[in-house]
Order: sequence, then structure tokens, then C-alpha cells
Amino acid sequence: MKLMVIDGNSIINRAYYGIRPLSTRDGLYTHAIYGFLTTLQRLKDEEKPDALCVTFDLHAPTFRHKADEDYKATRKPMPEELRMQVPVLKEVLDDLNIPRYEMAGWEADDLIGTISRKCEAAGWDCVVVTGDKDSLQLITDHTKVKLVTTRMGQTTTKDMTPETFRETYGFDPIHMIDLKALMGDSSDNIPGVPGVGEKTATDLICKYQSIETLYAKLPEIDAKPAAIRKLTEGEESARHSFWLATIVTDAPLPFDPEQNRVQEPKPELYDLFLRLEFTKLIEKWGLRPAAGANADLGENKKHSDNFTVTMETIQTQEQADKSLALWKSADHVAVLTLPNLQGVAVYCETQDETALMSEAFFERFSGDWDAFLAALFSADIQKVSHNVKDLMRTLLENKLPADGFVFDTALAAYLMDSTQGSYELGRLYVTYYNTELPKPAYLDDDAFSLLGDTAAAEASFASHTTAIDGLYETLSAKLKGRSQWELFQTAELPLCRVLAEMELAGCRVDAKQLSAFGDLLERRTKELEQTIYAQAGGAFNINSPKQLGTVLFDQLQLPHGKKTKTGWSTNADVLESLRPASPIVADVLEYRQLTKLKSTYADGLLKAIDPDGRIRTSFQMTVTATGRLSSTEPNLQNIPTRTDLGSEIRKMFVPDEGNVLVDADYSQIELRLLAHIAGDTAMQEAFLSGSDFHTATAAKVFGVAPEDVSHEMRRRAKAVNFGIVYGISAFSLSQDIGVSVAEAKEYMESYFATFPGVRQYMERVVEQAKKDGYVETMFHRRRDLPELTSSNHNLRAFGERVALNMPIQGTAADVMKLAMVAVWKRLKKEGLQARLVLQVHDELIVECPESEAQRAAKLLTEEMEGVAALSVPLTAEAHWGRNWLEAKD
DNA sequence: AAACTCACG
DNA sequence: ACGTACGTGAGTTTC
Repeated sequence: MKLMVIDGNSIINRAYYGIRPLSTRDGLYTHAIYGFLTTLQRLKDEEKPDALCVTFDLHAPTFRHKADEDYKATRKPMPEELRMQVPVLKEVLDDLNIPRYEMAGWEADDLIGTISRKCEAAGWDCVVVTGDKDSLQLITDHTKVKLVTTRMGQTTTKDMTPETFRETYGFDPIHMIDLKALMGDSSDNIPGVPGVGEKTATDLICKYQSIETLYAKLPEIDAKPAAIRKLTEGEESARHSFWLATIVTDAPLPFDPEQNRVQEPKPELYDLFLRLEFTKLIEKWGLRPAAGANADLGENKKHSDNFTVTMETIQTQEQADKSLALWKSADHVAVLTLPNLQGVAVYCETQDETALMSEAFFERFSGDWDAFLAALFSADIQKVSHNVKDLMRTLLENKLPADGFVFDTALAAYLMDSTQGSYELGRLYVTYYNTELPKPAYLDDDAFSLLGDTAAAEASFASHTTAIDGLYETLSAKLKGRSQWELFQTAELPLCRVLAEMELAGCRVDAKQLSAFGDLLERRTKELEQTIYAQAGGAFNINSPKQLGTVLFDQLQLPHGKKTKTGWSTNADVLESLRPASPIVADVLEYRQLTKLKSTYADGLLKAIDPDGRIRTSFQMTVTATGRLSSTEPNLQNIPTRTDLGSEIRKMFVPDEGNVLVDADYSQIELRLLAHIAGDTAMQEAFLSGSDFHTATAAKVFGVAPEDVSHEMRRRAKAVNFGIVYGISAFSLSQDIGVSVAEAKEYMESYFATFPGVRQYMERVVEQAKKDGYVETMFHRRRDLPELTSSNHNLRAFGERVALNMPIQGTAADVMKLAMVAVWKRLKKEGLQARLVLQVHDELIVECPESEAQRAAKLLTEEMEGVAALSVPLTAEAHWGRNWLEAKD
């Protein structure tokens, strides 16, 4: 039989610092609890204990068995965001039916010690889970310690048994106490012997096992005279420390392992998890609502627990016509569709029911399906849906209208919190109403699998549609309250149509050229491979960082730089610095470049070409935390351009016969926005003067005339400019431009002296963000920053950098979105054949007949420059050509 | 699934 | 004392 006892304080602490903050919408932080639970699950899977319990420290002000003056005084107080999670975690453990032990005056360590001994006495094995190395003294043949460590947000455990302990430390576990007695432990306020550190102490314990033996033999031991003197003087302290370091194993704790057998959770756990918004865990652990539970949580009665939806299946043309007429007169309807438009559900408040219609699904619709869809998706009916862009693309693919959309619940939820990650309808429902929706059975790609349970599919389909209607009301009110309605109306929502058309249009790619280029890369790769093997003295997988590391650092003995979690880094930065050390390095770098081009771009893009020769990406509207778009399957926003060989790929992006690609990009939009937002007049003047901005910066920062700015000066000034936008640190800047940290610091000082408004802005924005808990763009796009209140230094520093960067990057994203909508409208209005095909953050690409090129270019720059009036010129440049590379200039 | 690397703005 | 720039997506290897 095996019992696992968990040091609750230790594990929740690690979880707290190891995971980025999560909180429920009413402000309860939950990440430490979440982390605790995932760790718990892992430990259970790993150990499969028969019994399980958790201990906690109880910091009662009364009696302390180790009544030292300021015991634990050096330990920092628990941060508030963690403290608030502890009682909730205890609640969770209670609902999980996991016993917890805490006793006033006793530390968790002492309880754990006692529990482990009582287990042994009862003939059980014991596993102690903690991050605290003090507990290692408890290790015996029947008690092992699972040491939990968190590095870079990754939690790993190490099993410490008598054997592994001896391997690591060189003495028996019980002498851990003696070690502590000598070296002390500042976090536990154990003084140890002054002047004796970890190394001396370890040596002594390895030799003499215990302080008893050590002091008995002190006169004759083999050590430096200084050490012997320190030991003599520190003897009393050592004995006192020994007592302090000894974990109590006989605390007056009634304990029987049998009483801690693993049990099923209580039904109440479900509601608790709902309150904590742990929907993922509910699903993963297969929790079900307690029978008869009443969740009195919805703000909106219709959307409270287990709401029932009234549904009607429309089958005849006559019924459809009647409904269509009603929907036209309604304020709005909520709509969802089945895959491939095989069915729709429409919720209309005036009907107070959800109409289900289907071409081939539930009850078959006997009327004209396409005509019905065309009527429903015309401008005559105002519709609310979820993921409108995708629906529009499907509609347009089917040559149906895609008009009259007035709201998108996914986009609205994204504006509410851009760091959520998932905007699935069921999740939103839990977030905003604390209520779960039925599983979305209707979303199954394999349509026929639904036939098995049509009723469930119908119910979930209908309830999701009804849910959209409720969320429309809730979210639109919230957006208005946050001044985000305009951003939603003018940028996000109209962009759906623009993007749907862009995705549908796609980009023509010359498959023949691309595959020829792939072959070229292949041949060159093969050659390099042989050269590298020859230099390495044998074949290995160059693509494996691990194997490459072995070759470079072990076999060839090249100096290693940074390390990663698993070994020495072999990234381009490191290899670049190793170039002079061996010719193999240059070959590896080239090999990397070639294989990247081959697999990601040559092969990757070839696979993505549709039969008509065009590549169709998906633009994601709800992914980035800053408001930018992203592009997937394939990603067309990271097509190479920085090297000559990489640029070859851009030549493969071509227009149709007789057409050209027009490429327009904003010139330094982020820095211009910084000049405007920060209100730095010196920076504004630099832009108004119209000269090259990085050169102008260099001239000012280095105090020379603009014509005397060298290449290197401009390069460094440029790096500082970028660094500022990212929330710079002197260290990173020095890394980036390859100068000393001191020198980088000087540049920054001189930069801030040149542009004092920028420094003021940086201070202002962070201060404001700490006050508000979020930052926002000029157009009120918002990003929550719970990191700023973290007690974790790194996390907080990250939050501060984000606070600096997001308003800049985010405003640039807003500007571009507005420009895209403006360009799209103007192209429509002027009746050009030109159509938008790509967006790459600050760049727009249009395909049009050669005859339209001039007009399209002019139109693009006008609209792009016209969307915002700033204190500096907002400029865009356009060029065109017979491929993407040519069109860049 | 996670880690590493690298392509882009 | 610590760790080190913002935002993405994809291919490959390894566990």
C-alpha cells in the first residue's frame, strides 16, 4: 500500500510562480489552484497511490513549538494574489475528498514527517511530494521524496530514494540534518556555523557523517586551521541549528493511512469548477453537474442553467416564407450554420424559438434551399453570428450573398479580452453566464456521424444559436461601456467581409518555378550534408539540435554559449559567433537556411496550392494579444525577404496573366505612432523634416551631422529605435547590436536625452497601466495586464514591456484594419477589378489588371494615409510588378 | 506534446 | 539576485 502526502504550501507556491496569471471575470486569481490541480493529476498518474492527503502550514500567531524570537522572519510574506487562492484550494480539496492536515503551531514539514513515520509503522510506503529540500532527511527504505522543481514554467519531478540521495549527496539522507546544522539555511532562519558554506559542509559530512562524530574528532580532523577554528567557535550554533533543522516526526497528529484512501470527488466539485471557470478541467475529468443542482448565476434568466430551447423544424416553403417575413421585420436574428451549409438554425426573439432548417439533416426542407439561403443572407435580414468571417467565406464560395451581418460574438469577446486564446461559444457562455451549453454535436465534420443522435445535435445546435442572441445583448452593452463600439463597428466587423474575399481570392503561385527551386535546394543540401559529415567524422542528423550539439561541442570541442533547457543552444546567434572557430559552422548555418526554405516554403507552399494554382490562407482575427491579424494554413505573413536566397520565394508569388501585383506599405508606422502618442516634439520634427529617420536619430544620438552618420551608427540607432518600441533593456540592446551593456546604456541615455518625451511616455503608460490593469490603443483596443500586479519580478517586467509595446503595435494594427476597410470600399465604389489579396501587418497587396496599376497604387496610398490624422505624416508607398519581389519596389 | 529553431512585421 | 525586447506560425526532432 502506498500513501502520497503533498506539501500543499510548497506546491501551490510553485504553481503560483510558474504559471502566468489567470483570473475569473470577478477578479479571483486561479492560476495557482489550476497549476496545483494539474500537478496533482500528474502525480496521481505517475504514482498511482492508494491513499492521498495534503498538508498546509497554519500561521497561527499563538504557540510555536520552535519558539524562536523571529522564526521564519526572513521569509517573504505571501503575495495577496496567492493568499486569496489558498482558501479556495482547500475548498477544492474538500470537494475532491482529499484529506488535508494543518495544525496551529506546526509546520507542514513536521506534519509530513509525522505522517510518513505513521505510514511506515502501519506497514505502508510513503511518497512525500514537495519542493523543499529539507524533507530529504525523511527518506528511508519505505519513504521516498518526490522533489518538484519549476524551471521556465515547466514543472519536473525527481524521485529521491536512499540510493539516489546517496548518489547526489554522498551521504545518507538522515545526515541532511547535520549538513543543515553546519551550512545553515537562510530561508528557514537556521544560522549554521558562521563561515561554513555549502561546499565545506558537504565535504565534512561526507567524511564524518554526523556533527556528533565531527565534533568528537575535531582536534584531529583533516581541514584548514581556519575551518577548525570556525567549527570550534560555532559548536553551540551548530547544535542549536541541528535541533532547528530536525523535522518533527511525532507531532500529536491522529493519523491512519486507511482514512486517506483515494475517493471519487463530491458532486459539488462541478459547481466549484464552474465558478473558477475551469471548463477545461471539467471536460478533462468528465465532471457532471450535481443532480438537482441549481445554478442561480445567470445575469439573464433566459440564459441560466440548463435552459431549454424551444425549437421548430421548418420543412415547407410556406413555413419558410412566413419565417423570412418575420425575420425581416425583427430587429435581428441569431444564426448558425452546419458544415457546408447543410442546415441553419435561426433564433428570433419575436418568435421566441429557434427555427431549424436543413437540406439533408434533420427533417428535410422540401422547398428551394438555395433561394431560402439567399433570402436569409441578404441585406434584408439583420444577423448576429459567431465567427462571421468564416461564414461569409463559405457563403461567398457558394455564390450566395453575405450581407446584413450586424454582430459577431467571437469578435466581440476578443475585444473584451484579447488574451483569452479560445472564443468557442461554450466557453463564452461559461465566462459570461457561468452556465454550460450542451456539447456542440452539430459541429462534427463528419456529417453522417450525427445521424446516430439527431436529437442531441438538434438541441445543441439550437441552444448555441439561442446563446448567441443572449451574448449579443450582453457583449454589445459591455463594448459600449468600454468605448469599443466604434472600433467594433468600423474596423472589426466590416473587416470580416474584406478578409473573406481576400481568402477566397487567394494568391497565385508559380508551382513549376517553385518546385524547380525546391530541387535546387535539395541538390545543394545534399552536397552540404556530405561536407558536414566529413568534418564531423561521420553521419548524423544535422536537423537534430541534440545530435548537432554533440558533434559541435563534444566531438569538435567548440566553445559553447547559451544553454537551453535540454542542452547547449545551437541557434543561429550562437553559430554565428562560432563561425571563426571551425569551417563546419558556416556549412551548418547554410544547411539550416536551405532546409528551412525547402521544407517550410518550397514543399510547404507547394502542398498548399489549390487546383486553380492559387494559395488560400486563413486570416485569424481573434488570435493576437495586440490586435494584429495572423495567417495560417499556410502562413503567408512570413514569406522570406531578408536574404537573397529567401527572396527567390517571393518571385513565385505572381498575378494572373495580364495582371500585376501592387504592394503598398506604411513607412515606419510604429515609430511614427510612438512620436505621435508620446507627443515627443523632437521625434515629431525628425519625421516632419522628411529625412531618413534612423539616420536623423543617429545624428542626434551620436551628436554628429546627418551627413556624417556612418553605416554602423545608423544600424545602432535603428536597433535602439526598435528596442524602444519593444520595451527595451540595456542588456538586450547590447546583445542585439553587439556592444557592451555599458555602451548600450549610454546609447539609451543619449536617446532619452534626445527624445525626452519618449521617456516620459514610457513612465506614464506603465503607471497608468498599473492603475487600470490594462493598456489601450488610440482606438480603444484593450489588453488586460494582470502581470503588472504580480510579485514575480520577471512576470512584472514582462508586463511592463507589454504595456509599452501594445499601444504602439496595437494602434498600428487598428490603423491597418481601418485602411483595409477603406481600400475595400473604395475599390468597390470605383468599380475597379483590383482586389486585395494579402496583408502583412504594415503592407497590403492588391492584384489588378496592368491597366489599373497606377490607379490602384494611388488609391492604396491615399486610403492608407488617410485613416488617421497624426501629429506626424502617416506615409505609405506603393509599387507594382510581375511578382511580389518586384512589387516591393 | 513539448522543445527547438527560424521565417516574418 | 535575476533574466533579459514586442507580436506571430510551422517544420522537425524527441520524449
